Amino acid sequence: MSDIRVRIAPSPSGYFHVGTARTAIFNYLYARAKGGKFVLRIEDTDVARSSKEMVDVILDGLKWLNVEWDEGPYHQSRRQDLYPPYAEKLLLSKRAYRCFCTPEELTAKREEAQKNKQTYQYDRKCRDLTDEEVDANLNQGKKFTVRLKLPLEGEAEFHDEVLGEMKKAYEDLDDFIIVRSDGSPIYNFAVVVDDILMKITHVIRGNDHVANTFKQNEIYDALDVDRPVYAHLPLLLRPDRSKVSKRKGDKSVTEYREEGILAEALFNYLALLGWSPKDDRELMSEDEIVKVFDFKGINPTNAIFDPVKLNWMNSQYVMKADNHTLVQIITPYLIEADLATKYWIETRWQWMLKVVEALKERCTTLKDFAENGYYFFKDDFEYDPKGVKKRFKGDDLPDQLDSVREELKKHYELRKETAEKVVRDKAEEFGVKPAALIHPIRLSLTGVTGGPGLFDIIEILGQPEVDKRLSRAIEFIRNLN
RNA sequence: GGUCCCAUCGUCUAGUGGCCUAGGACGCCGGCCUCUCACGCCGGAAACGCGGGUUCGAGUCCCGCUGGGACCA
Repeated sequence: MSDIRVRIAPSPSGYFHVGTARTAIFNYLYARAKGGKFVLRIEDTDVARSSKEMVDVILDGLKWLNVEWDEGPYHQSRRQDLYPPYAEKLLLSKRAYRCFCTPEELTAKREEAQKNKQTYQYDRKCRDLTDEEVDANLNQGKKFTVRLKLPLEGEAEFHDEVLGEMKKAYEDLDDFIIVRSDGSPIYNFAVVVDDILMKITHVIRGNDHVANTFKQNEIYDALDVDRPVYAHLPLLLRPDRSKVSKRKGDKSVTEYREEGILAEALFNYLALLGWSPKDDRELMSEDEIVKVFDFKGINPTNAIFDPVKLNWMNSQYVMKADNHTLVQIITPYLIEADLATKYWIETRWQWMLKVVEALKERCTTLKDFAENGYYFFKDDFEYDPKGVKKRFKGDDLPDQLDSVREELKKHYELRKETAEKVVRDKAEEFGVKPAALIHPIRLSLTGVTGGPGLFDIIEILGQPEVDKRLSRAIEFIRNLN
Protein backbone atom coordinates (compact mmCIF):
# COMPACT_ATOMS: atom_id res chain seq x y z
CA MET A 1 0.00 0.00 0.00
CA SER A 2 1.43 3.32 -1.05
CA ASP A 3 0.45 6.85 -0.02
CA ILE A 4 -0.30 7.74 -3.58
CA ARG A 5 -3.52 9.66 -3.89
CA VAL A 6 -4.97 10.93 -7.14
CA ARG A 7 -8.22 12.62 -7.94
CA ILE A 8 -10.49 13.91 -10.61
CA ALA A 9 -12.41 17.09 -10.03
CA PRO A 10 -15.07 17.39 -12.70
CA SER A 11 -17.56 20.20 -12.74
CA PRO A 12 -21.04 18.92 -13.46
CA SER A 13 -22.64 20.32 -16.56
CA GLY A 14 -25.07 17.59 -17.38
CA TYR A 15 -22.70 16.36 -20.04
CA PHE A 16 -20.14 13.66 -19.39
CA HIS A 17 -17.28 14.63 -21.66
CA VAL A 18 -15.16 11.85 -23.16
CA GLY A 19 -12.13 13.89 -22.10
CA THR A 20 -13.33 13.83 -18.52
CA ALA A 21 -13.83 10.10 -18.82
CA ARG A 22 -10.33 9.67 -20.22
CA THR A 23 -8.81 11.72 -17.38
CA ALA A 24 -10.80 9.66 -14.90
CA ILE A 25 -9.56 6.44 -16.47
CA PHE A 26 -5.92 7.51 -16.36
CA ASN A 27 -6.21 8.52 -12.71
CA TYR A 28 -8.00 5.31 -11.87
CA LEU A 29 -5.44 3.25 -13.74
CA TYR A 30 -2.57 4.98 -12.02
CA ALA A 31 -4.10 4.46 -8.60
CA ARG A 32 -4.70 0.79 -9.31
CA ALA A 33 -1.29 0.26 -10.86
CA LYS A 34 0.53 1.84 -7.94
CA GLY A 35 -1.70 0.76 -5.10
CA GLY A 36 -2.97 4.28 -4.44
CA LYS A 37 -6.32 5.84 -3.72
CA PHE A 38 -8.59 7.50 -6.25
CA VAL A 39 -10.60 10.44 -4.95
CA LEU A 40 -13.63 12.02 -6.56
CA ARG A 41 -14.34 15.67 -5.97
CA ILE A 42 -17.20 17.51 -7.58
CA GLU A 43 -16.47 21.13 -8.40
CA ASP A 44 -20.02 22.31 -8.12
CA THR A 45 -19.56 25.87 -7.01
CA ASP A 46 -21.37 27.08 -10.10
CA VAL A 47 -24.74 26.54 -8.48
CA ALA A 48 -26.70 27.20 -11.64
CA ARG A 49 -25.30 24.14 -13.35
CA SER A 50 -24.87 21.79 -10.47
CA SER A 51 -28.15 20.14 -9.79
CA LYS A 52 -28.20 16.64 -8.41
CA GLU A 53 -29.18 15.36 -11.84
CA MET A 54 -26.13 16.92 -13.39
CA VAL A 55 -23.85 15.42 -10.80
CA ASP A 56 -25.51 12.06 -11.31
CA VAL A 57 -24.69 12.14 -15.00
CA ILE A 58 -21.05 11.97 -14.02
CA LEU A 59 -21.41 9.51 -11.17
CA ASP A 60 -23.52 7.16 -13.29
CA GLY A 61 -21.10 7.42 -16.17
CA LEU A 62 -18.12 6.59 -13.99
CA LYS A 63 -19.87 3.64 -12.43
CA TRP A 64 -20.92 2.39 -15.82
CA LEU A 65 -17.32 2.57 -17.01
CA ASN A 66 -16.32 0.66 -13.89
CA VAL A 67 -14.09 3.53 -12.85
CA GLU A 68 -14.86 3.31 -9.17
CA TRP A 69 -13.54 5.90 -6.79
CA ASP A 70 -12.21 5.06 -3.34
CA GLU A 71 -13.18 8.31 -1.65
CA GLY A 72 -15.83 10.89 -2.17
CA PRO A 73 -17.62 12.32 -3.89
CA TYR A 74 -16.63 15.46 -2.05
CA HIS A 75 -18.62 18.50 -2.99
CA GLN A 76 -16.72 21.72 -3.27
CA SER A 77 -19.88 23.69 -2.63
CA ARG A 78 -19.95 22.29 0.90
CA ARG A 79 -16.36 23.20 1.58
CA GLN A 80 -16.55 26.96 1.35
CA ASP A 81 -15.54 27.44 4.98
CA LEU A 82 -12.24 25.70 4.42
CA TYR A 83 -10.68 28.32 2.17
CA PRO A 84 -10.65 31.56 4.21
CA PRO A 85 -8.21 30.30 6.86
CA TYR A 86 -5.68 29.56 4.16
CA ALA A 87 -6.07 33.02 2.69
CA GLU A 88 -5.69 34.42 6.18
CA LYS A 89 -2.50 32.47 6.65
CA LEU A 90 -1.06 33.87 3.43
CA LEU A 91 -1.99 37.40 4.46
CA LEU A 92 -0.30 36.94 7.82
CA SER A 93 2.87 35.55 6.31
CA LYS A 94 2.83 38.42 3.80
CA ARG A 95 2.87 35.97 0.92
CA ALA A 96 -0.37 37.55 -0.19
CA TYR A 97 -1.83 41.01 0.13
CA ARG A 98 -5.09 42.87 0.02
CA CYS A 99 -5.81 44.71 -3.21
CA PHE A 100 -8.23 47.60 -2.96
CA CYS A 101 -8.32 48.41 -6.66
CA THR A 102 -11.87 48.59 -7.90
CA PRO A 103 -13.11 46.57 -10.85
CA GLU A 104 -13.57 49.88 -12.71
CA GLU A 105 -9.96 50.90 -12.20
CA LEU A 106 -8.74 47.50 -13.30
CA THR A 107 -10.95 47.42 -16.37
CA ALA A 108 -9.76 50.88 -17.35
CA LYS A 109 -6.15 49.79 -17.09
CA ARG A 110 -6.84 46.66 -19.08
CA GLU A 111 -8.52 48.62 -21.83
CA GLU A 112 -5.72 51.12 -21.86
CA ALA A 113 -3.19 48.35 -22.27
CA GLN A 114 -5.24 46.81 -25.01
CA LYS A 115 -5.47 50.10 -26.84
CA ASN A 116 -1.70 50.41 -26.77
CA LYS A 117 -1.35 46.80 -27.86
CA GLN A 118 0.34 46.01 -24.59
CA THR A 119 -0.14 42.77 -22.71
CA TYR A 120 -2.15 43.56 -19.64
CA GLN A 121 -0.72 42.73 -16.28
CA TYR A 122 -1.85 43.92 -12.90
CA ASP A 123 0.45 46.81 -11.98
CA ARG A 124 0.92 45.60 -8.38
CA LYS A 125 -0.32 48.93 -7.09
CA CYS A 126 -1.42 47.51 -3.74
CA ARG A 127 1.50 45.16 -3.32
CA ASP A 128 3.46 47.45 -1.08
CA LEU A 129 0.76 49.25 0.83
CA THR A 130 1.83 49.96 4.41
CA ASP A 131 -0.07 48.43 7.31
CA GLU A 132 -1.45 51.90 8.05
CA GLU A 133 -2.76 52.33 4.52
CA VAL A 134 -4.36 48.91 4.64
CA ASP A 135 -6.00 49.65 7.99
CA ALA A 136 -7.26 52.96 6.70
CA ASN A 137 -8.84 51.32 3.69
CA LEU A 138 -10.35 48.65 5.85
CA ASN A 139 -11.81 51.21 8.23
CA GLN A 140 -13.39 52.99 5.31
CA GLY A 141 -15.09 49.72 4.50
CA LYS A 142 -13.35 49.39 1.17
CA LYS A 143 -13.76 46.09 -0.59
CA PHE A 144 -10.68 44.10 -1.39
CA THR A 145 -9.48 41.03 -3.17
CA VAL A 146 -6.53 38.95 -2.07
CA ARG A 147 -3.59 38.67 -4.42
CA LEU A 148 -0.62 36.39 -4.25
CA LYS A 149 2.78 38.05 -4.07
CA LEU A 150 4.96 36.56 -6.79
CA PRO A 151 8.67 36.87 -7.43
CA LEU A 152 9.43 39.68 -9.88
CA GLU A 153 12.21 37.96 -11.69
CA GLY A 154 13.57 34.54 -12.38
CA GLU A 155 11.69 31.55 -13.66
CA ALA A 156 8.90 29.42 -12.37
CA GLU A 157 9.54 25.79 -13.18
CA PHE A 158 8.29 22.31 -12.53
CA HIS A 159 8.79 18.82 -13.75
CA ASP A 160 5.98 17.14 -15.61
CA GLU A 161 5.89 13.37 -15.96
CA VAL A 162 4.63 13.68 -19.51
CA LEU A 163 5.95 16.97 -20.81
CA GLY A 164 9.28 17.08 -19.03
CA GLU A 165 10.78 20.29 -17.66
CA MET A 166 8.39 23.23 -17.78
CA LYS A 167 9.49 26.82 -17.45
CA LYS A 168 7.91 30.22 -17.43
CA ALA A 169 9.47 33.61 -16.71
CA TYR A 170 8.00 35.33 -13.69
CA GLU A 171 7.62 38.50 -15.70
CA ASP A 172 4.90 36.70 -17.63
CA LEU A 173 3.02 35.98 -14.44
CA ASP A 174 1.28 38.66 -12.42
CA ASP A 175 0.07 38.85 -8.84
CA PHE A 176 -3.13 36.98 -9.53
CA ILE A 177 -6.21 37.10 -7.34
CA ILE A 178 -6.87 34.13 -5.08
CA VAL A 179 -9.87 35.47 -3.17
CA ARG A 180 -12.65 37.61 -4.64
CA SER A 181 -14.00 40.69 -2.90
CA ASP A 182 -16.96 38.67 -1.65
CA GLY A 183 -14.56 36.32 0.09
CA SER A 184 -15.01 33.42 -2.30
CA PRO A 185 -11.91 31.61 -3.53
CA ILE A 186 -10.72 31.78 -7.12
CA TYR A 187 -10.57 28.45 -8.93
CA ASN A 188 -6.82 27.90 -8.62
CA PHE A 189 -6.86 28.67 -4.92
CA ALA A 190 -9.75 26.35 -4.15
CA VAL A 191 -8.14 23.57 -6.15
CA VAL A 192 -4.87 23.83 -4.27
CA VAL A 193 -6.50 24.00 -0.85
CA ASP A 194 -8.69 21.02 -1.69
CA ASP A 195 -5.77 19.04 -3.02
CA ILE A 196 -3.74 19.82 0.09
CA LEU A 197 -6.58 18.84 2.37
CA MET A 198 -7.19 15.65 0.43
CA LYS A 199 -3.48 14.87 0.48
CA ILE A 200 -3.33 14.53 -3.28
CA THR A 201 0.15 13.41 -4.30
CA HIS A 202 -0.23 13.14 -8.07
CA VAL A 203 -2.21 15.50 -10.23
CA ILE A 204 -3.12 13.83 -13.51
CA ARG A 205 -5.18 16.06 -15.76
CA GLY A 206 -5.52 17.47 -19.25
CA ASN A 207 -2.74 19.66 -20.57
CA ASP A 208 -5.17 22.54 -20.87
CA HIS A 209 -4.24 23.04 -17.22
CA VAL A 210 -0.51 23.65 -17.62
CA ALA A 211 -0.93 27.39 -17.38
CA ASN A 212 -2.83 26.90 -14.13
CA THR A 213 -0.07 24.69 -12.82
CA PHE A 214 2.40 27.56 -12.71
CA LYS A 215 -0.02 29.56 -10.61
CA GLN A 216 -0.98 26.67 -8.39
CA ASN A 217 2.65 25.93 -7.67
CA GLU A 218 3.06 29.46 -6.35
CA ILE A 219 0.20 28.84 -3.97
CA TYR A 220 1.73 25.60 -2.73
CA ASP A 221 5.03 27.38 -2.19
CA ALA A 222 3.44 30.32 -0.39
CA LEU A 223 1.59 27.92 1.84
CA ASP A 224 4.82 26.05 2.42
CA VAL A 225 3.37 22.76 1.27
CA ASP A 226 5.10 20.28 -1.02
CA ARG A 227 3.91 20.40 -4.57
CA PRO A 228 2.34 17.27 -6.04
CA VAL A 229 3.75 15.32 -8.95
CA TYR A 230 2.18 16.44 -12.21
CA ALA A 231 1.26 14.48 -15.29
CA HIS A 232 -0.46 16.49 -17.98
CA LEU A 233 -2.35 14.38 -20.43
CA PRO A 234 -2.67 15.11 -24.13
CA LEU A 235 -6.01 16.54 -25.13
CA LEU A 236 -8.70 14.73 -27.06
CA LEU A 237 -9.34 16.44 -30.35
CA ARG A 238 -12.10 16.26 -32.93
CA PRO A 239 -11.34 15.21 -36.51
CA ASP A 240 -10.98 18.92 -37.35
CA ARG A 241 -8.26 19.09 -34.67
CA SER A 242 -10.13 21.34 -32.28
CA LYS A 243 -10.92 20.27 -28.74
CA VAL A 244 -13.75 17.82 -28.31
CA SER A 245 -16.69 19.76 -27.01
CA LYS A 246 -20.34 19.66 -26.23
CA ARG A 247 -21.13 22.76 -28.23
CA LYS A 248 -19.83 21.28 -31.45
CA GLY A 249 -22.09 18.31 -31.00
CA ASP A 250 -19.51 15.75 -29.99
CA LYS A 251 -21.00 12.74 -28.33
CA SER A 252 -20.86 12.39 -24.60
CA VAL A 253 -20.13 9.20 -22.71
CA THR A 254 -23.84 8.97 -22.04
CA GLU A 255 -24.61 9.08 -25.73
CA TYR A 256 -22.07 6.42 -26.64
CA ARG A 257 -23.61 4.31 -23.96
CA GLU A 258 -27.09 4.83 -25.33
CA GLU A 259 -25.91 3.95 -28.81
CA GLY A 260 -24.77 0.61 -27.57
CA ILE A 261 -21.07 1.02 -27.03
CA LEU A 262 -19.87 -1.33 -24.31
CA ALA A 263 -18.23 0.13 -21.22
CA GLU A 264 -15.27 -2.21 -21.60
CA ALA A 265 -14.73 -1.12 -25.18
CA LEU A 266 -14.88 2.58 -24.40
CA PHE A 267 -12.56 2.08 -21.46
CA ASN A 268 -10.10 0.17 -23.62
CA TYR A 269 -10.28 2.68 -26.44
CA LEU A 270 -9.85 5.70 -24.18
CA ALA A 271 -6.99 4.11 -22.26
CA LEU A 272 -5.12 3.66 -25.53
CA LEU A 273 -5.65 7.25 -26.63
CA GLY A 274 -2.49 8.91 -25.49
CA TRP A 275 -1.06 5.87 -23.77
CA SER A 276 0.62 2.82 -25.17
CA PRO A 277 1.76 -0.44 -23.59
CA LYS A 278 4.75 -0.17 -25.96
CA ASP A 279 3.98 -3.46 -27.60
CA ASP A 280 1.44 -4.41 -30.23
CA ARG A 281 -1.44 -5.11 -27.92
CA GLU A 282 -4.63 -3.13 -28.48
CA LEU A 283 -7.48 -5.20 -27.15
CA MET A 284 -6.66 -5.13 -23.47
CA SER A 285 -8.74 -5.77 -20.41
CA GLU A 286 -8.61 -3.42 -17.47
CA ASP A 287 -6.47 -5.91 -15.55
CA GLU A 288 -3.97 -6.22 -18.37
CA ILE A 289 -3.68 -2.45 -18.61
CA VAL A 290 -3.28 -2.01 -14.87
CA LYS A 291 -0.35 -4.42 -14.91
CA VAL A 292 1.71 -2.23 -17.22
CA PHE A 293 0.24 1.23 -16.83
CA ASP A 294 2.77 3.94 -16.18
CA PHE A 295 3.50 7.58 -16.99
CA LYS A 296 6.27 6.36 -19.28
CA GLY A 297 3.71 5.18 -21.78
CA ILE A 298 1.91 8.49 -22.02
CA ASN A 299 2.39 10.38 -25.26
CA PRO A 300 2.61 14.18 -25.12
CA THR A 301 0.84 14.65 -28.45
CA ASN A 302 -2.84 15.55 -28.56
CA ALA A 303 -4.92 12.76 -30.05
CA ILE A 304 -7.91 12.75 -32.32
CA PHE A 305 -10.85 10.78 -31.05
CA ASP A 306 -11.75 8.37 -33.84
CA PRO A 307 -15.28 6.99 -33.56
CA VAL A 308 -14.58 4.55 -36.38
CA LYS A 309 -11.89 2.79 -34.43
CA LEU A 310 -14.05 2.86 -31.32
CA ASN A 311 -16.73 1.06 -33.33
CA TRP A 312 -14.27 -1.57 -34.48
CA MET A 313 -13.11 -2.11 -30.93
CA ASN A 314 -16.69 -2.34 -29.76
CA SER A 315 -17.50 -4.94 -32.39
CA GLN A 316 -14.60 -6.99 -31.08
CA TYR A 317 -16.01 -6.84 -27.57
CA VAL A 318 -19.50 -7.65 -28.79
CA MET A 319 -18.20 -10.69 -30.63
CA LYS A 320 -16.40 -11.99 -27.60
CA ALA A 321 -19.15 -11.21 -25.15
CA ASP A 322 -20.91 -14.03 -23.38
CA ASN A 323 -24.36 -14.74 -24.85
CA HIS A 324 -26.21 -14.50 -21.55
CA THR A 325 -24.69 -11.11 -20.94
CA LEU A 326 -25.53 -10.01 -24.44
CA VAL A 327 -29.18 -10.96 -24.13
CA GLN A 328 -29.30 -9.02 -20.92
CA ILE A 329 -27.76 -5.85 -22.27
CA ILE A 330 -29.57 -5.78 -25.60
CA THR A 331 -32.95 -6.18 -23.95
CA PRO A 332 -33.48 -2.43 -23.48
CA TYR A 333 -32.74 -1.85 -27.15
CA LEU A 334 -35.26 -4.49 -28.26
CA ILE A 335 -37.87 -2.96 -26.01
CA GLU A 336 -37.02 0.49 -27.27
CA ALA A 337 -37.44 -0.69 -30.86
CA ASP A 338 -40.78 -2.18 -29.89
CA LEU A 339 -39.66 -5.67 -30.88
CA ALA A 340 -40.25 -7.39 -27.57
CA THR A 341 -41.09 -6.90 -23.93
CA LYS A 342 -38.92 -7.75 -20.99
CA TYR A 343 -41.22 -10.59 -20.02
CA TRP A 344 -41.30 -11.95 -23.55
CA ILE A 345 -37.53 -12.09 -23.64
CA GLU A 346 -37.20 -13.62 -20.19
CA THR A 347 -39.52 -16.44 -21.08
CA ARG A 348 -37.59 -17.24 -24.23
CA TRP A 349 -34.09 -17.04 -22.84
CA GLN A 350 -32.68 -20.18 -24.52
CA TRP A 351 -34.06 -19.04 -27.82
CA MET A 352 -32.64 -15.57 -27.32
CA LEU A 353 -29.21 -17.08 -26.79
CA LYS A 354 -29.38 -18.52 -30.28
CA VAL A 355 -30.52 -15.25 -31.81
CA VAL A 356 -27.67 -13.42 -30.19
CA GLU A 357 -25.18 -16.05 -31.26
CA ALA A 358 -26.31 -15.71 -34.86
CA LEU A 359 -26.13 -11.93 -34.79
CA LYS A 360 -23.14 -11.09 -32.62
CA GLU A 361 -20.39 -11.15 -35.20
CA ARG A 362 -22.36 -8.87 -37.48
CA CYS A 363 -23.17 -6.22 -34.91
CA THR A 364 -21.00 -3.23 -34.13
CA THR A 365 -23.13 -1.76 -31.37
CA LEU A 366 -25.89 -3.10 -29.16
CA LYS A 367 -28.38 -1.09 -31.13
CA ASP A 368 -27.48 -3.11 -34.19
CA PHE A 369 -29.07 -6.21 -32.71
CA ALA A 370 -32.44 -4.52 -32.99
CA GLU A 371 -31.66 -2.90 -36.31
CA ASN A 372 -30.16 -5.92 -38.05
CA GLY A 373 -32.16 -8.67 -36.44
CA TYR A 374 -35.68 -7.33 -36.22
CA TYR A 375 -36.99 -10.18 -38.38
CA PHE A 376 -36.42 -12.61 -35.53
CA PHE A 377 -39.13 -10.69 -33.70
CA LYS A 378 -41.46 -9.36 -36.40
CA ASP A 379 -42.90 -11.00 -39.49
CA ASP A 380 -44.66 -8.04 -41.07
CA PHE A 381 -41.52 -6.61 -42.65
CA GLU A 382 -41.25 -5.32 -46.19
CA TYR A 383 -39.00 -7.08 -48.68
CA ASP A 384 -35.93 -5.09 -49.62
CA PRO A 385 -36.76 -3.69 -53.11
CA LYS A 386 -33.31 -4.33 -54.51
CA GLY A 387 -33.43 -7.85 -53.15
CA VAL A 388 -36.83 -8.40 -54.74
CA LYS A 389 -35.48 -7.35 -58.09
CA LYS A 390 -32.51 -9.64 -57.82
CA ARG A 391 -33.84 -12.67 -55.97
CA PHE A 392 -37.58 -12.86 -56.52
CA LYS A 393 -37.43 -13.59 -60.22
CA GLY A 394 -37.95 -16.56 -62.53
CA ASP A 395 -41.28 -18.15 -63.40
CA ASP A 396 -40.41 -21.37 -61.65
CA LEU A 397 -39.54 -19.77 -58.37
CA PRO A 398 -42.96 -19.71 -56.66
CA ASP A 399 -43.55 -23.38 -57.35
CA GLN A 400 -40.05 -24.30 -56.31
CA LEU A 401 -40.40 -22.38 -53.07
CA ASP A 402 -43.72 -24.00 -52.44
CA SER A 403 -42.16 -27.39 -52.99
CA VAL A 404 -39.43 -26.59 -50.50
CA ARG A 405 -42.04 -25.33 -48.08
CA GLU A 406 -43.99 -28.61 -48.35
CA GLU A 407 -40.87 -30.64 -47.78
CA LEU A 408 -39.80 -28.59 -44.78
CA LYS A 409 -43.26 -28.95 -43.33
CA LYS A 410 -42.66 -32.67 -42.97
CA HIS A 411 -40.14 -31.94 -40.27
CA TYR A 412 -41.75 -30.69 -37.13
CA GLU A 413 -38.40 -30.13 -35.42
CA LEU A 414 -36.49 -28.12 -38.01
CA ARG A 415 -32.83 -28.59 -37.24
CA LYS A 416 -30.38 -26.70 -39.41
CA GLU A 417 -28.86 -29.91 -40.77
CA THR A 418 -32.30 -31.08 -41.82
CA ALA A 419 -33.16 -27.77 -43.42
CA GLU A 420 -29.91 -27.72 -45.31
CA LYS A 421 -30.44 -31.23 -46.65
CA VAL A 422 -33.96 -30.40 -47.77
CA VAL A 423 -32.92 -27.27 -49.60
CA ARG A 424 -29.91 -28.84 -51.28
CA ASP A 425 -31.85 -31.91 -52.32
CA LYS A 426 -34.57 -29.73 -53.77
CA ALA A 427 -32.00 -27.71 -55.68
CA GLU A 428 -30.67 -30.90 -57.20
CA GLU A 429 -34.17 -32.04 -58.01
CA PHE A 430 -34.86 -28.77 -59.82
CA GLY A 431 -31.46 -28.80 -61.48
CA VAL A 432 -30.44 -25.44 -60.02
CA LYS A 433 -27.62 -24.33 -57.79
CA PRO A 434 -28.42 -24.33 -54.09
CA ALA A 435 -27.85 -20.58 -54.09
CA ALA A 436 -30.77 -20.17 -56.47
CA LEU A 437 -33.03 -21.35 -53.66
CA ILE A 438 -31.08 -20.11 -50.67
CA HIS A 439 -31.19 -16.44 -51.61
CA PRO A 440 -34.91 -16.22 -52.31
CA ILE A 441 -35.64 -18.18 -49.15
CA ARG A 442 -33.53 -15.80 -47.07
CA LEU A 443 -35.32 -12.83 -48.54
CA SER A 444 -38.64 -14.54 -47.84
CA LEU A 445 -37.74 -15.25 -44.26
CA THR A 446 -36.03 -12.00 -43.36
CA GLY A 447 -36.84 -9.36 -45.92
CA VAL A 448 -33.17 -8.70 -46.45
CA THR A 449 -30.34 -10.15 -48.50
CA GLY A 450 -27.69 -10.31 -45.82
CA GLY A 451 -27.37 -11.78 -42.38
CA PRO A 452 -26.64 -15.05 -40.61
CA GLY A 453 -26.46 -18.39 -42.42
CA LEU A 454 -29.83 -19.33 -43.83
CA PHE A 455 -30.03 -22.66 -42.07
CA ASP A 456 -29.31 -21.06 -38.75
CA ILE A 457 -32.12 -18.65 -39.40
CA ILE A 458 -34.48 -21.49 -40.26
CA GLU A 459 -33.65 -23.40 -37.10
CA ILE A 460 -34.11 -20.31 -34.96
CA LEU A 461 -37.36 -19.27 -36.59
CA GLY A 462 -38.83 -22.76 -36.30
CA GLN A 463 -41.22 -24.72 -38.45
CA PRO A 464 -44.52 -22.82 -38.18
CA GLU A 465 -42.88 -19.44 -38.67
CA VAL A 466 -40.85 -20.61 -41.65
CA ASP A 467 -43.94 -22.06 -43.25
CA LYS A 468 -45.92 -18.90 -42.66
CA ARG A 469 -43.24 -16.63 -44.05
CA LEU A 470 -42.61 -18.78 -47.10
CA SER A 471 -46.32 -18.80 -47.87
CA ARG A 472 -46.47 -15.06 -47.59
CA ALA A 473 -43.46 -14.65 -49.88
CA ILE A 474 -44.78 -17.08 -52.46
CA GLU A 475 -48.03 -15.15 -52.55
CA PHE A 476 -46.07 -11.92 -52.86
CA ILE A 477 -43.97 -13.21 -55.77
CA ARG A 478 -47.02 -14.53 -57.62
CA ASN A 479 -48.58 -11.12 -57.40
CA LEU A 480 -45.49 -9.38 -58.70
CA ASN A 481 -46.65 -9.27 -62.29
C1' G B 1 -2.05 39.45 -29.76
C1' G B 2 0.96 37.33 -25.34
C1' U B 3 2.63 32.76 -22.98
C1' C B 4 3.22 27.60 -22.99
C1' C B 5 3.08 22.86 -25.33
C1' C B 6 3.28 19.52 -29.45
C1' A B 7 5.07 17.45 -34.47
C1' U B 8 6.19 9.24 -37.59
C1' C B 9 1.01 6.55 -42.70
C1' G B 10 -5.91 9.91 -43.26
C1' U B 11 -6.32 8.33 -37.68
C1' C B 12 -4.22 5.84 -32.98
C1' U B 13 0.70 4.40 -32.28
C1' A B 14 6.01 1.43 -31.95
C1' G B 15 10.68 3.54 -32.49
C1' U B 16 15.25 6.78 -26.83
C1' G B 17 22.10 7.25 -32.82
C1' G B 18 23.54 1.97 -36.40
C1' C B 19 18.65 -4.02 -35.41
C1' C B 20 14.39 1.14 -40.02
C1' U B 21 14.31 -1.57 -46.75
C1' A B 22 10.38 2.75 -40.58
C1' G B 23 6.76 -2.14 -37.31
C1' G B 24 1.49 -2.80 -35.49
C1' A B 25 -3.84 -1.30 -35.35
C1' C B 26 -8.34 1.25 -37.44
C1' G B 27 -9.97 2.81 -42.10
C1' C B 28 -9.24 2.09 -47.52
C1' C B 29 -8.16 -1.26 -51.95
C1' G B 30 -7.46 -6.43 -53.90
C1' G B 31 -7.81 -11.73 -53.04
C1' C B 32 -9.21 -16.28 -50.31
C1' C B 33 -13.17 -18.65 -47.50
C1' U B 34 -18.57 -18.87 -48.58
C1' C B 35 -25.70 -19.58 -49.44
C1' U B 36 -25.59 -13.68 -48.56
C1' C B 37 -23.67 -10.27 -45.04
C1' A B 38 -20.24 -10.42 -41.52
C1' C B 39 -16.09 -12.90 -39.01
C1' G B 40 -11.40 -14.87 -40.17
C1' C B 41 -7.06 -15.31 -43.26
C1' C B 42 -3.58 -13.45 -47.11
C1' G B 43 -1.74 -9.30 -49.90
C1' G B 44 -1.48 -3.90 -51.26
C1' A B 45 -1.37 1.55 -51.30
C1' A B 46 -0.19 4.92 -47.26
C1' A B 47 4.21 8.54 -42.78
C1' C B 48 9.47 10.39 -40.34
C1' G B 49 6.52 18.78 -42.14
C1' C B 50 10.84 21.93 -44.12
C1' G B 51 15.88 23.89 -43.64
C1' G B 52 20.35 24.02 -41.15
C1' G B 53 23.76 21.85 -37.87
C1' U B 54 26.23 17.75 -34.38
C1' U B 55 28.08 12.77 -35.73
C1' C B 56 31.63 7.85 -39.27
C1' G B 57 26.18 7.43 -39.07
C1' A B 58 19.86 10.85 -37.40
C1' G B 59 12.94 9.33 -37.45
C1' U B 60 16.01 9.31 -32.95
C1' C B 61 20.39 15.02 -30.37
C1' C B 62 20.65 20.79 -31.13
C1' C B 63 18.87 25.40 -33.63
C1' G B 64 15.57 27.98 -36.91
C1' C B 65 11.18 27.97 -39.82
C1' U B 66 6.44 26.17 -40.79
C1' G B 67 2.18 23.89 -39.05
C1' G B 68 -1.19 22.41 -35.11
C1' G B 69 -3.12 22.85 -30.20
C1' A B 70 -4.02 24.93 -25.36
C1' C B 71 -4.38 28.84 -21.90
C1' C B 72 -4.84 34.02 -21.06
C1' A B 73 -6.56 38.52 -23.25
